[in-house]
Amino acid sequence: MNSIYEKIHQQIKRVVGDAFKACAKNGSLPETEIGEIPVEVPRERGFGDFSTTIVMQAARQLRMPPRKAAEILIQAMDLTDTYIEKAECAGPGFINFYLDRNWLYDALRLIQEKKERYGELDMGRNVRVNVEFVSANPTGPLHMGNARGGALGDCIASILKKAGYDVTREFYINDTGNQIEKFGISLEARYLQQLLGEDKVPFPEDGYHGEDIIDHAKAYISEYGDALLKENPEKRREKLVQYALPINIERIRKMLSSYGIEYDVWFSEKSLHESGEVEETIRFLKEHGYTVEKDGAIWLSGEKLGLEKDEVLIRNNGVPTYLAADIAYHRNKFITRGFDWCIDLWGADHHGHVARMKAAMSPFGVSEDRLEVVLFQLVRLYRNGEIARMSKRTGKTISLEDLLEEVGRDAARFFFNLKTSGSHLDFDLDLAVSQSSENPVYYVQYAHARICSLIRKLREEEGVVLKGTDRINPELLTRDEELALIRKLSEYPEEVRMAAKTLEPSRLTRYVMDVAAHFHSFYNACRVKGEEEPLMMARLMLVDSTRVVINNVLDLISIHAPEKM
RNA sequence: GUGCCAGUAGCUCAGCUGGAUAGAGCAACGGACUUCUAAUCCGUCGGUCGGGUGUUCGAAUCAUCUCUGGCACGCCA
Repeated sequence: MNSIYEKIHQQIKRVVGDAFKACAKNGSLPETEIGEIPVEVPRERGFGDFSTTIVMQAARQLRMPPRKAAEILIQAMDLTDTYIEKAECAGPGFINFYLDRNWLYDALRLIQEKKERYGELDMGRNVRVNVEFVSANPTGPLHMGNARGGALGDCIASILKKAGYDVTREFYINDTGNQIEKFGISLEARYLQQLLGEDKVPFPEDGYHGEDIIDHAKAYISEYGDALLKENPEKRREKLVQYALPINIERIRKMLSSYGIEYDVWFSEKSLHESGEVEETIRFLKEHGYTVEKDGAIWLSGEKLGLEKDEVLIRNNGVPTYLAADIAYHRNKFITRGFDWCIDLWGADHHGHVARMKAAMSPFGVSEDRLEVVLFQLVRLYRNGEIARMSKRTGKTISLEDLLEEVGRDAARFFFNLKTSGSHLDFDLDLAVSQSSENPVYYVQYAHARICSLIRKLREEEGVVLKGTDRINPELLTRDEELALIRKLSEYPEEVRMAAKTLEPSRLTRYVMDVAAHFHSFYNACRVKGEEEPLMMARLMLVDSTRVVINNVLDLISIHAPEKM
């Protein structure tokens, strides 16, 4: 068992299901086809620990008022061998379940038993899932969009892994096509400017204007001199790209690594062209009638795939579009490599691409639900209460590097996972560095440090260490603050399940803030050190369990859990 | 013009496969350190869920209309 919730849900479903059967048998309720029995946690504590709305949902089939059906059902319930102490009908027809406290004490024992594995689930059943994220153009530094996508994608991957999926993290390298072309032209212009004088060579208006391009040109010259002056332009650009591209990719890899992200696969777009997979993919689409030809180009048929319009796959100059390569890429993921499920993280400005991409998979027998696109809204940075666009230090657009330098990896990752991906994110730079209670990162980390300090002090000053679970009486924990904290800790596996289901890591950052809050309340209300041994030990068990949970969540989202602050 | 996303407390946001009296943090105000970390806690204040209509036992949640903001509609990626 991984979750006490799972166990309780099973108990309630069994009890309710059996009661329905018994009532149908003795005729007190009509025989009905009841579906999944919903189990929820009531909003108000006074309504018990768990509840179900099943009779309200089945009211029509039961042909009687929900409250009446609920009463009959409750009479027929057999509560032996469950945590359920009593069931009551309330409100318009809720059935509320009141549990005996043993479920909370068992939850605590479960945490101690599982420790760092507490929260692991098997809902993924080893389904192979590919999570592709960031995939930034390797033509320049990483920006805020990449930063949010990176934090989100990495955490989604971690959550799915925790939930039992077989996860591959992947970076798609756009190492060919128009952007690379432009990269080459920009490098060439800077190269020539360095050697011939800036005013002698015009810089293309739509080129990459960043300093890094000039740095590449300078570095190339100091290493290889001016030999490319005599080379023909095409060859010259190729050489420069060959030089600068691997450097940029390596920089991206290092940057993301220092951000806490390690990929399993770096997949080259160029390789899709070289292996003939792009060509093969288009041929397949053509042969199966998914393309049309017009204006000298080959188009993906919108009509055939239920899309608004046709999309160019091969331009009239014979060069495949990004879409063509992207279709080949996803075909490679699903067909060649056999992933069951693919998750792409895109900035919200790419939303128009979603329907196309999903539809384009159907000719290959890949159903739409196997491709999940998580769109995230863009980020606005705030400093001094105003929108910040420029880096303090360089005066240029703020890069991921600048952000990590200013606020650090922990704050960056935490803040980017604070809001649901679909909502706009205002990133307050001042708040992220402030060491105060308003800063949620510090709030959570402080709770962890406080716990570690408490445990350390007990050990060093009193020689007290946590005993084995079988020698502790968690039943001594009866105060509201203690029970509320245990209840919160017991929710963790359920939070992982929901985060995996909704692909929303923000659930976990909010959850861990909640855990910290409950701990701080407990800490202010109860003492550990100085209490009678049995109670002290029970509380130590609770405190250590809190440490385990906070540590597990922070570890899951790759944020440092300090032992001292 | 068409489509997608968003609109919930002064601010930033949860809640959205319909459920009980709509939540949290911050801000504001009032309290709590001779004690295991006050980077903390406790309390008070705060709402026409953008607006209208509909669906039904019940709507922040679903449908529809409308207003506002962001984005997308390239032989760009």
